Amino acid sequence: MEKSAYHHGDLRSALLDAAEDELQADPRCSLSIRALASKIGVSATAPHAHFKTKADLLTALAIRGFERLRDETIRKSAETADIDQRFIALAEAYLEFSKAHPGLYRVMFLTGADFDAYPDLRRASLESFGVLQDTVRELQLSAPLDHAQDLAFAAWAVVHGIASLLSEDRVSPEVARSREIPDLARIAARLIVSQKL
Amino acid sequence: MEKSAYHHGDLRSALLDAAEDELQADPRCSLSIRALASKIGVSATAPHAHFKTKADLLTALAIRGFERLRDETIRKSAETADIDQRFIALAEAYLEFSKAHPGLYRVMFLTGADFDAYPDLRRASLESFGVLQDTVRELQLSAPLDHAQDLAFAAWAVVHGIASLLSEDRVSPEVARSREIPDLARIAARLIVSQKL
DNA sequence: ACCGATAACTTTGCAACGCTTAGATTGAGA
DNA sequence: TCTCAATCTAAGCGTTGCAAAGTTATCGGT
Repeated sequence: MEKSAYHHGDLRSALLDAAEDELQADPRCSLSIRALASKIGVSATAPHAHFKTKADLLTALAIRGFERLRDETIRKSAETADIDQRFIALAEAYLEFSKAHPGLYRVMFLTGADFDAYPDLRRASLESFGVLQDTVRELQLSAPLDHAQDLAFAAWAVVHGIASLLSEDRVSPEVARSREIPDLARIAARLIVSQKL
Repeated sequence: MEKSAYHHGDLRSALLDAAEDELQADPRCSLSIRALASKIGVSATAPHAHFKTKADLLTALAIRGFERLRDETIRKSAETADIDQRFIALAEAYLEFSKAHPGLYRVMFLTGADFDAYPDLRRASLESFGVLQDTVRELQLSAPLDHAQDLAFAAWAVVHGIASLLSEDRVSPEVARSREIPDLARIAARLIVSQKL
């Protein structure tokens, strides 16, 4: 990878990694291209060869996040065969992701990036939603299809809502106290699964 | 109010108003203190007499938003006596607010402001949540209290989740298509209200 | 009515930022 | 080997948030 002192070799990945490190250290930090470059050891303007604008970098980071979220939800929900349990596992994976990577989660949903301007971002986002959608559809095989779509959207909304409010510490201490992820996932699941009948 | 050419008179309010205008024109815009000052007609650093940092200004703006959200949800839900309808009205008001003021809504939930650093912001936020909480508690009088709290949180999460995903255009066109606010509010309400039994 | 204290505002200036341009360095393919 | 495109550096522009020092108006006490 390290091809010379002049050419970094894989600056693009290094930038995304460094950005993720910084977000992990301070989830609310406003990433600075210059700071990332300095940390890596290249000049301040080197990143622009790989990302034309800062929005491009943030978008690439968000895409990475969505792909990881998709993979982790798939992996977690594949561990069990029972469809109800699989939905709960999905919710757990989503909540765990938002808790483990609050900075990245912020970038994924708060970049302000226009989906129309970044079709790849839209695709990555919809793919991670698709995992949830498929599971809910399976939960809901007997119901009319449009209702299933409503329910999939509602399921996403409730899980995303919980994750957002919690990861930003936006709830009162009494609500957040003693709320472990499995409990929260069960709260979400109870709303959705009870709709099966 | 206009006491002289030198002293603006009510620069603090003028800044918040100008910021809101800018957010209304471009919900994703990154507000600039200097731009606001220039628009109002004062020097670039005049705002610092009223807001020590930009975060202070954004926080004041967010507090304003939470107070308006609280007032509007109260007003809307007071229009009917039926408790189920009142919850639906609440959800509608929340969704309408996020749709009508997407920029302000962004600031309210994405400023990255630390609640610990801004207790007034926490208070304003919890007050607007309190409206929802009270209504759900009423919906839920017969159930054990802790379950009611879970449900109130779930209700907030689902409404907030829907509002966030929609106001940022984060859903596929097929999901978002022909989704009017009353429909969305009913989707949310169906999840919560059915839990009464 | 005067007059200091104080708040509000201007001017000046600094450091950091995103981004552009021009030029240097390198490695890969013809 | 030569060429060229990709990658990086260097220099610089405009904007930003913010601090410091000075100016102006307002207000409360005498």
